[in-house]
Amino acid sequence: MVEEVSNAGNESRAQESRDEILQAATALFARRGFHETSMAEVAREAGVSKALIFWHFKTKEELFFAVLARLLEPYVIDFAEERSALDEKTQILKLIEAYLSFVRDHADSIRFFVAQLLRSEKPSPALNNQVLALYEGYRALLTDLIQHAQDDGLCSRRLDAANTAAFLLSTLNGLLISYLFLGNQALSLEGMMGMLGDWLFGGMA
Amino acid sequence: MVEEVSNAGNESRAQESRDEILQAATALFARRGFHETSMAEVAREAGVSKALIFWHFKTKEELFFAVLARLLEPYVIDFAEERSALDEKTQILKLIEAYLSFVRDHADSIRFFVAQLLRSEKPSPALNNQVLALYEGYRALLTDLIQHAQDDGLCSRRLDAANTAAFLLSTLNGLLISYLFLGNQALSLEGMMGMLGDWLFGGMA
DNA sequence: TCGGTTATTGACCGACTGGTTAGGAGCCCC
DNA sequence: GGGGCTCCTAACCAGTCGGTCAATAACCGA
Repeated sequence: MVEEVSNAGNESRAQESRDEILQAATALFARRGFHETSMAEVAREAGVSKALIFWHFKTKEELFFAVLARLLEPYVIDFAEERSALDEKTQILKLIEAYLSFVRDHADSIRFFVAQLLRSEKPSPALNNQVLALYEGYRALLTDLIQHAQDDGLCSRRLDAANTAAFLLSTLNGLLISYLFLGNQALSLEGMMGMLGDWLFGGMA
Repeated sequence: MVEEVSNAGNESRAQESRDEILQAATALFARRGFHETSMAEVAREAGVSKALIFWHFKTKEELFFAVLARLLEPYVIDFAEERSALDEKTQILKLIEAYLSFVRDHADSIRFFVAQLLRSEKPSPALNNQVLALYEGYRALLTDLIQHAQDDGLCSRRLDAANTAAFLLSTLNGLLISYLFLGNQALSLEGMMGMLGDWLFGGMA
């Protein structure tokens, strides 16, 4: 009902132009922001007419949310699949590492996305709920992992698993925005990651 | 520290109107965002003519940065004065607490401020440097406090003071934006603060 | 009282923007 | 070959907004 990516090899012409518009809009929004980017610019960048954009997306806002939704995609993981044969400690560390390298690789898009999410107005409830659901997924996964790690004696029992998971996520978000502000020379993601691991598993293993 | 509604002494008429404009703009920007707020609205809200705003501020952007700078003010503390007779552990905890209650009290303004700071374009170098300087100030203060706490055996030596300070600040930022997203019912600032303290001073005292 | 600087305004304008519309290719099925 | 979709466009429109300007009120020193 939403995305027919499956139309491999023979994407309908419309789908193609839609993608190009989305791509152009993503780049321009990220570079210049929502309001500073006019539909005419998006059209030019995408190599189509302005009216075509309005054929694909009823309003500028609709385009905006389509862009945001697209930006969100890479975050989505199959939580079930994530359960591997590795021990929990390693899984957690890998998760953290994956998050941080994702941050490093997509800093600009993320910066834009977070900024938009933080806006007082705008962020549609739908998108917000999507983000919340994602957050909850990660939190549940982490809670579970931490609990198992504790059961296996890999991690101190002193910490409450659920709270620890929330705290860990919050900390990762902190690293994210600190990184967005300061860049890597002022704030070493690796170093911070080390501290995180130390905190979680310190004195163990 | 800033508000002084009570026209203390003899603020020039211009200063008065300037303040009212700034106040109106701050509220509107925070509520509706920069682009959604027109100068006419600001003028109406402030009870002055639009032209007067342009007499005070050459452009809308100038008004914008004035608002941002004002928003930053409460963050600024006298770092020297902060050194009290309290032991370092207490000082650190108080600092954390102060930060978090500040977050709670000014969530809307902070949300707006952070969102603006995160924008790809715009954030003037001047403002950015101000923020960076502030960050450095806090970091230096914390580093120092942690070091002393370690010397006094209040805090584990396992942690490097400078890194710990950076990490602590980053974590606080994480709590900040997590709070902005989730609100207090999903994320207890107090609980998180407890975990922070536990991490810093766990096993001690 | 006067003259000049400071503070303030209503009226105006040009530029631009989101969105519309009427129409025209290309294509498929009958 | 013609009706009827999908896809796409140039031209246009209505409204808004940042910014200007000429005029003027309020204040202040002389």
